[in-house]
Amino acid sequence: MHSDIRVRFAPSNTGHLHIGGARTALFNWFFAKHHAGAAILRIEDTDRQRSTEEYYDAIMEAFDWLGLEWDEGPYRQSQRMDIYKESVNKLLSSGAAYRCTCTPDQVNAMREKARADGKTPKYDGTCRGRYDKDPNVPFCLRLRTPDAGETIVDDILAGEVVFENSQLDDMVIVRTDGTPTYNFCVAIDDIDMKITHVIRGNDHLSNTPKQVLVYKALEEPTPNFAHISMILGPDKKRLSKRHGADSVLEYRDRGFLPEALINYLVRLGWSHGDQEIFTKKEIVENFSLENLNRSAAIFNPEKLLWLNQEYIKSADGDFLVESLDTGLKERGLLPDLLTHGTRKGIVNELRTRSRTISDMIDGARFFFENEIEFDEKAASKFLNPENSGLIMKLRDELTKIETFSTENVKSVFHLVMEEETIKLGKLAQPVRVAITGGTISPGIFETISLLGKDRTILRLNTALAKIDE
RNA sequence: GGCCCCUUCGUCUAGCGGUCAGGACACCGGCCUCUCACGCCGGUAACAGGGGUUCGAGUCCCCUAGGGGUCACCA
Repeated sequence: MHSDIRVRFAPSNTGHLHIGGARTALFNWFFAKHHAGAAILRIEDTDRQRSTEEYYDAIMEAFDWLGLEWDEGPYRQSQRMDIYKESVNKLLSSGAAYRCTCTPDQVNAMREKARADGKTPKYDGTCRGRYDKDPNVPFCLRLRTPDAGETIVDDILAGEVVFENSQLDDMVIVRTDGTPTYNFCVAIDDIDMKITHVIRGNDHLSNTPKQVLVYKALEEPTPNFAHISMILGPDKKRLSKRHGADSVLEYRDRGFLPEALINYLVRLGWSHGDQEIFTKKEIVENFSLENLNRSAAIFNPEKLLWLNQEYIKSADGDFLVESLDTGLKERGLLPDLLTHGTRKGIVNELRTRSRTISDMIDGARFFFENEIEFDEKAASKFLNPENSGLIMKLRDELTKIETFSTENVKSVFHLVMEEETIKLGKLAQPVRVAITGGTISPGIFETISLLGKDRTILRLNTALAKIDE
């Protein structure tokens, strides 16, 4: 099973892989996998000022975490200069490209004048017909754009999008410093890599006719285009650092599971009936560009949180224990204070109470702290002389238990409740505060049996002492 | 501003000429209950507006409005 379909995801390493880029990468990846084609990663690092190795590494780390493996690449544009040069020579000899000695200032002046005259601001083609160029004057290379006619982009999602050539500029394909520009490299790379489907953000649609012109000038067939909708922030503005264009790695650090992020991101714009939760396999099986929504989607953190919890609820226990362990260590706590089995019990209690892994670790802290911190409000409400008799009685009864199981702990509670003729709530809350420091925790029997006999007794005594203060 | 794209509950979406316009998140009730959750049951809530086409329009066409994108020797 293998097809000729080839797609690429082409981020620039001028920043982290943010969720918008990740979503585009995912659509490419799933499209390739669905068709048993090839998914290619290409780093667009021709911006020498802003591209960094740190970002390059961070992007690779993000894909590693997401579990996306690429069939080819990462290719680096910075290492492909020979390929661009070859195409430049072709265009130069065919006359499709020409030398331009106009300075940026001159070009800006042209644009401003055109704008003032109410026309499309563009380069006026001054250097198109000049062949008497002084080789000592610095120059850039421009691509000759037809003055009339139209360039049509046949988009899988948007249909045929028509651009008037008169709207298009003679774009620079090689800068004065000799480096090729983005819109040029993209086309050359996509040709060279035999890309069959260019799936990318809607923000590139307006750039596409420029690239199509490069294909035409080189007499190469154009690939299929699919310009997908973008993700907007809660204010309907383009996602930016201000509102949630966070890097993928930040979601990892905040305790999200990669499967949940992937599921959420893919469902933003793509759907399969009423289904909300998908395994990677299910997405691969069902993914198609036709089911992509054409309108922009607003990023909803609440739903991501819900999905994340769904994944935590059904996550493998050992995986959660592992996550717990690393989280505890990061916070300077020792997981080994409790056995692996006990920790597994803890995560099983916490999984229905945690929207993120970070929540889970916060909820587990008190099990591992030698001195718990008391929530003042809770302490003053429940740790008072009125309750000390109850706590003492419970402590004495717990001390008698040999097998500290949930069932046995429960029996002790019921014994005390009967003797004192009180409801469980009356007893559970003070005890909860005594052993956890607060009013929120898993069930009290489970919590106590998981905490263990010695530590429970110790904490009850500590609480008793606190009451006496 | 020119050009391009988009428009179903607050949000993500189903719908592909005839539906009581469905699901999910969030929200609001209720049940469960030792706290917090989970779970279960129920509820509020949408076809941007206006013209056509059609026996019939959320679905097709046009206009308006709104939102977004793009106009570099950045990517």
